[in-house]
Amino acid sequence: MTPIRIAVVDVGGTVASDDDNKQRMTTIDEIARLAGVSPATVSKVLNNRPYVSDLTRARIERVIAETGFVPSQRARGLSQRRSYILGLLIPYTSDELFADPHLLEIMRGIEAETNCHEYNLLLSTSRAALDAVSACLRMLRSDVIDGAIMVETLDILPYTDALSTQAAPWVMIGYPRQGDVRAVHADDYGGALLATRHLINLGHRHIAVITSTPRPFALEERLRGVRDALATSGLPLDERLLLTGDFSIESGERAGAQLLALPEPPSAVFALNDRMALGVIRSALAHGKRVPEDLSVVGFDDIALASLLNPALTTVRQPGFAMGQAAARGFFALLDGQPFAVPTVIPTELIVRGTSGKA
Amino acid sequence: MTPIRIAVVDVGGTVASDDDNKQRMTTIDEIARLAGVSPATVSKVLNNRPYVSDLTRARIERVIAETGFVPSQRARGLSQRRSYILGLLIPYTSDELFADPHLLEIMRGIEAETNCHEYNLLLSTSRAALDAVSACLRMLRSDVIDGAIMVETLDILPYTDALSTQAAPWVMIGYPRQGDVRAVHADDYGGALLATRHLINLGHRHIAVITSTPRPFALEERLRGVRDALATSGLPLDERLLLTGDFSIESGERAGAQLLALPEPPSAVFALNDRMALGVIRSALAHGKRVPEDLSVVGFDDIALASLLNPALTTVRQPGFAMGQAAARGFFALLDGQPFAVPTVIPTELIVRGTSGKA
DNA sequence: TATCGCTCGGAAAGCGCTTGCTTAATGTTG
DNA sequence: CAACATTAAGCAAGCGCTTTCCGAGCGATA
Repeated sequence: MTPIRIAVVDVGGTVASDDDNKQRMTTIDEIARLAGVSPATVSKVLNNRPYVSDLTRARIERVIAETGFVPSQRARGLSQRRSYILGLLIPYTSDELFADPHLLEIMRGIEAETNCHEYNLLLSTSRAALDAVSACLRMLRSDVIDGAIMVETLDILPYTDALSTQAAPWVMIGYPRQGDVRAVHADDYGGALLATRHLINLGHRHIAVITSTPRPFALEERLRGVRDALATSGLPLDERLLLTGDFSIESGERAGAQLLALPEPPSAVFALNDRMALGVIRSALAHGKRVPEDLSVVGFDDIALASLLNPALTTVRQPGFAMGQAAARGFFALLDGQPFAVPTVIPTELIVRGTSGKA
Repeated sequence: MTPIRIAVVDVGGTVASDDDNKQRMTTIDEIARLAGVSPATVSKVLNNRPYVSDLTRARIERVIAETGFVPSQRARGLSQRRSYILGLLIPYTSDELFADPHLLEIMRGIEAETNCHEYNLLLSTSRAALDAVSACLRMLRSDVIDGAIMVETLDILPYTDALSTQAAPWVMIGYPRQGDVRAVHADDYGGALLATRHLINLGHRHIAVITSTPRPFALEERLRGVRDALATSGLPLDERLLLTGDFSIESGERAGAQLLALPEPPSAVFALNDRMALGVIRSALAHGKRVPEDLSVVGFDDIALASLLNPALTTVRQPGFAMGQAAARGFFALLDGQPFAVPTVIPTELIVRGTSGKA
């Protein structure tokens, strides 16, 4: 039964070879024919349903194995209303995503959990933040995915409503700023509290903070932690020592340079993410300052790089993997109609290394 | 026609609410009804086909906009035989993938290109390498994806045949060790040649090399480059200075320690990837050696971290982004029935920084 | 006026699976 | 032995789109 290759030459000049008719070689009907049963029975075998005799089942399974038949997910999805695909919505450009080790850790956690559930991960990034969310909405509506996990953005609020009207389950990684949104986030407040106290305990009184603008809610929480820790020690945050960056190393470098140029430079800097902390260290070194002797630096995230530097970075560990995993677990629970019973606040932890020292 | 919400309480105690019937709210038939036309006409509008009057088209478009209707990709895929999903097969565990900046760069390149083509990226990692490939085969057969890009592994050979029998296009990132496999890879040989010559020119005569085992073909090529460069200078590779790691920083550290314990330690080390090079540097520092004064170190890949260290790493830049992008471009060309006309060998480049110095 | 070529719109047959319902053949009970 | 339950298998109607084909309408051409 070797297929004969025929190249049909059209008058117009286009050539239609059998490359074009990408039809499935085997369908469930073909299997049914080969096994001498009806497609319905084959379907029962494929889905491990009862009411098929052992004999028939064995025969069908043999045919399936021999032909290497795999049922079409498209067709199956159409009648089962499931695609077995989980959408991962990252409302950043791919550049931003891949430059952010913390996001990648979250993604790793989700991917690991997805692997355990016979689900596939569809990655969706975007150019503009809003585009991504509406793209996700389109995906949900268009049945491409069975649900989504999305990373919180500043501009997500107008969309959470729309998302919530969808029947498909979805989970946010971030803060539930609204009603019944399922969300998982780190204990940003607690982490910042610990880090700030750490610096205070080391005798620092001039503590600079580098945040970002506009601030995602997580950074808002970290800043609140800083303020509370300082206030408890009677040290209000000096607003001149509150600078903003954009999460990148370069922005940390700029902020560092700015701080060192101050008439009364701080003795410690708490950068609200690790990459900016690295930038601060670079600028300090460039200005001939020693870390931590002349300047203590603390970061937030604990990216892999933090422990590789010399001296290694003191930072607040934010377990991205666990966050991603928890979000994915929650998602699958919702998908199975079960309650969203996962830890929604993931603890953070202060990791004291080499970049923080006595004032 | 408001649906009436009925909660049916089963004797068994389970509650079936209308949460369960996740049916689409809007279908093409609904739109057709609202616009007073047939579904066929709506389909023409959705697919931007001719033979619909401007008036009718406008009316249908208005209804679509008002209802926020998005056609079901499942159904569309079934009849169009397209899923608009590209499978990315990474035959590594997610741990390995996310620990490898070079792989992530490749992924970024693919993702960037995918975004330009209205395609979605389905990520597929695995536990065992072979599993991944057969999983990919299943995906192709099951119509989940329209084709795939996969990263070469050692064990891929037995599968390339199977993949090639599939009608769906696929592209490999790695070396085409066989017939008509479409592949994209870096100029590993040339890069290694340059790096080795660089060390020789600096006066090094005792050059150690850290490879991995088992060796992917790319590393085979790099090693060949090293051998040729050394041979040209009449310096055969001292096999005692050829160590193996597993790509990780830790393995580089172990290899470094081993080299430094040698009676005649090398004056330079060429690690065939950056992470192992970083490990060598760490172990050198731990042994009280200075880099590059006491030991020159050169890596391969040019991961982001390489330029951040102090001193920054001398390395061979392997443009992962460009490789991923080229592979994806080739893939889309094949998908459109066009020839695979992309550069298949991506040039590498020696980046001289601070970790290599005079012998 | 008869013929042609074109546009516009719809009927209906898929795409490849699942599933509710039906029927026939068993086994089980009083 | 009649009445019933249970198993085994199949028919056929979907799932929500696309697409081929067909016919109606209409102006242009002969």
